[in-house]
Amino acid sequence: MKAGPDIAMIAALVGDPARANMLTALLGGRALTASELAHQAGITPQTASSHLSKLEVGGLIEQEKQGRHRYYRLSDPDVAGVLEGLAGLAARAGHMRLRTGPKDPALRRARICYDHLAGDLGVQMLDSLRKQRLLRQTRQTIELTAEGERFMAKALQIDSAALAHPRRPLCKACLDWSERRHHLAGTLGAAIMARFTELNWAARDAAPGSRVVNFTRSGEKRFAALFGESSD
Amino acid sequence: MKAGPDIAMIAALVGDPARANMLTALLGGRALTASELAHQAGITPQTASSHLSKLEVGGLIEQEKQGRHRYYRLSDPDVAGVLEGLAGLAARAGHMRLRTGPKDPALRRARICYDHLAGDLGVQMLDSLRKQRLLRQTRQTIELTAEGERFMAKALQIDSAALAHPRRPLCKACLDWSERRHHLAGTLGAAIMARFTELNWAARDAAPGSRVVNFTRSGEKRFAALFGESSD
DNA sequence: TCGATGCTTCGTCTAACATCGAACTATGAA
DNA sequence: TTCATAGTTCGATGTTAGACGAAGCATCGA
Repeated sequence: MKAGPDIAMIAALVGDPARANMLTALLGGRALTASELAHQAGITPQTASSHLSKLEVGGLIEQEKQGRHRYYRLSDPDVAGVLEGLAGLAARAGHMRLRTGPKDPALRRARICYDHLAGDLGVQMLDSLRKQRLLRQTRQTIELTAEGERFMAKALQIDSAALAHPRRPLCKACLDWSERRHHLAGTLGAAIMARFTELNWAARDAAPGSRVVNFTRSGEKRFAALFGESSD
Repeated sequence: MKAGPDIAMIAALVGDPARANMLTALLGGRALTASELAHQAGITPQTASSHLSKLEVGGLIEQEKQGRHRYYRLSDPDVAGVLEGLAGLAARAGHMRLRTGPKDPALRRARICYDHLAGDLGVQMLDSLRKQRLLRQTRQTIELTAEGERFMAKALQIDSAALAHPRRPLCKACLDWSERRHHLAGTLGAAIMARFTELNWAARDAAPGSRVVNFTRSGEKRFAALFGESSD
């Protein structure tokens, strides 16, 4: 009677709080060790080991052995997309995690969403790019304008033509759970975030599993000069 | 420490097989009664009632009272999108439901994906539209060409300009779990499917919860004339 | 070779939750 | 009113799977 993919199996994998915590940590885009993930999820290593093997046979994560460490990462950007989608549904329904800590405001201001910038600043950047007509957005489908290509090359030394990828779009709208609006994903979004890091405008929070992005003082100024309210 | 949306809660809702069955049935886009959903999931009405209330407080489905019936539907196209995403992940990992029935081949050939055409024919249509240069697809972002607009108006009497929607894109690539390739979603995909039905080219299978789409003999011919292999 | 560290496997315990029978409410038909 | 149908609530039951302690491999450094 019932045919088709077993979505319950995959959803059940994500449905356990401990596993969801680990997956959320991996949404940071970094590969993390089993111990780090156990710590993130607040469980013992042996419990984490069990969870990780389940996630792996489920195809959600991949493993890479390196010495006596085992590094885990999300197996695919598609996985990240589904996780963000779930986060969007949860945020809309108002089901937020209860214990929001001191990092929460920082997380809302700027954070990594897999490999690109999210949070208040991420949304602000996409808004600004649109208002400056550097991007053309026709509801979820986004294109870089000719002017936008020049801007990327000049202001950020990003060769957008070189960012073509067989599986990922150049620009993509990604729903932001904290702002409930879109920010910029895709290879361009990732390249911009990488450039911010290279230029020392911003850095990932040191704590493993943290998705907070801290802007330096000068980085914040330069960001504002390019994407600030004034240029809206 | 951990902030953000509670994705585990939402995923756990989908993670129960009975609830996943109901949600999959609702992916058909029709509103179904509690009894029908119970039957679909193979559980008793009282169990279904419990599940349905959980899905409702979780924001995944909505309820509409009509006499002594209660009709349930997915609360949002976004929910459908996440469910399809989960199906994609499950299909890729090879986790298919075991008991595949006689309907399975029909389901793979043509089925409803929320409100648009999926399966072999759905993928074939998107391929053909692309090869005829009626759509321009730059990886996941799809646009209708000027020629495509004329085609829609002439061949299917669809005014694509009238399909603009504040929340949904006109064209969207949706991953097809049976073909593991994309088919056409978005308001245009929905409008085309609706037109197929109006023209009696195809009809939804009568059984409640079924997602099978049956093409009529003449409908199949006309579909092939527009999107068939020959026109590739 | 030895110990320390990272991770896994095994066994057991426990708590959560899906399930159903029975009883109750609400709507519609006669 | 009375009966039938649709659906819910309650309580009892049973299974599942998540948790950790203890022990076992594997890898690194000395």
